[in-house]
Amino acid sequence: MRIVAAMSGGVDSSVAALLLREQGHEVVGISMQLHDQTEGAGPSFGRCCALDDLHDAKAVAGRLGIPHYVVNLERSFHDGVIAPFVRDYLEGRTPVPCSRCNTEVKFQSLVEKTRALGIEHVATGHYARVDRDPGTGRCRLLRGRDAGKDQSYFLFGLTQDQLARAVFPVGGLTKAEVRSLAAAHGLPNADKAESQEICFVPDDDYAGFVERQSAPADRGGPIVDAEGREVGRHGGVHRFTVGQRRGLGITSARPLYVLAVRPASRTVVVGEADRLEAPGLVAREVNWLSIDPPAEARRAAVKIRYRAAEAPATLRPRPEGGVEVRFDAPQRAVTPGQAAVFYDGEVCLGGGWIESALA
RNA sequence: UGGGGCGUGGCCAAGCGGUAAGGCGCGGGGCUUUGGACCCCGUAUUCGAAGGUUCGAAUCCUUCCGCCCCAG
Repeated sequence: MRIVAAMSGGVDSSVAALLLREQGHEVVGISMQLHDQTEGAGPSFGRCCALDDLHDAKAVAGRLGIPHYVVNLERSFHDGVIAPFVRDYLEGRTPVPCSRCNTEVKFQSLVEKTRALGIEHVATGHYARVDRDPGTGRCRLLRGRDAGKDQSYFLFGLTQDQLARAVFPVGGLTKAEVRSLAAAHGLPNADKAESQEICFVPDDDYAGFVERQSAPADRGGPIVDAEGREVGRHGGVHRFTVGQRRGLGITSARPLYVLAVRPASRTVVVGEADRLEAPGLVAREVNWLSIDPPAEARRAAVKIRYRAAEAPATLRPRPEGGVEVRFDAPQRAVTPGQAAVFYDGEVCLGGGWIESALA
């Protein structure tokens, strides 16, 4: 089978390409040009498409003896990832750009591009697996076998069609196995560090990024406590996220956290840790990936952010759309804009975007 | 110059006779394909100054210095 291997220059996608090659597939390595990093002219480059990463990807492709191309998907990345990212922050939400990048860019635009080459399958280095429901024949998204690296959270938004075209060669491996494979095959990036920051905000100054990407404006507003008393001022709601502790600039006897962000009045609400607990949430744009949309309430384990422990909960479809999630035990810092992803054992059922926390 | 209150690390602040909590901030480390989240470690030999009482004081006494409030 002919398969496009999306190659970031990192170990995971490199080993993914390696495995496909060993399985006898015809592999075409493709790196995506996603964002022009030269704007800052600084010494640091992001992870998505920095020159050294491109170099690594090309080197690995050479090592594997597969062709390697670079496709420019800046337009798609801007419209599908960066613009929503900026909008989310300005509207008081905390976005998950990696999720949108998967659905909008990797499994949408990239597939459209490579279809011209007659290739329908796209492989990535994600730690996730796909199988078929023995009953319905439907594709299901499963967690990666390495529980510590499972990345199904970022893939909840894929369509059934996209999932059918997706190949995750390292999904059945552990990170350690991936690294040792890379080393055993002499891949030049075998010891490369894990990526971390948002790839298009290499200096980690995402607030500055949001400001540069949007029209100049007075964004300041009040910081108030739970009773509505003003306790300070801030420079823009995009600088805050629910659960945030640092950077408030307010002194108090006990730690203060951001409880809510209200963009309409540019208000940031702060309070003590116990006020962060929420019994549930409302999710919108819910995507049922591995099962048909349930008509009745059902149980699931819910992750409300990538590195959160999943919480047992009851899901109820709402007549007006979306899903209401009620946790068995209150969860800390339910944050609008983050994804709520539903699991049943190994199966990622789907998920949606958190609209609000239940009181 | 009548009355009252207060001076603890860069900031907020607990302690009120037993040998300096905590938070913010800062520094370092960890985790990590999202989020200034989360997790560790570090950060005052010293409590406005000087004396005194005491086995022992930031805590009691005296004086001085500096703030704040109410009254002239």
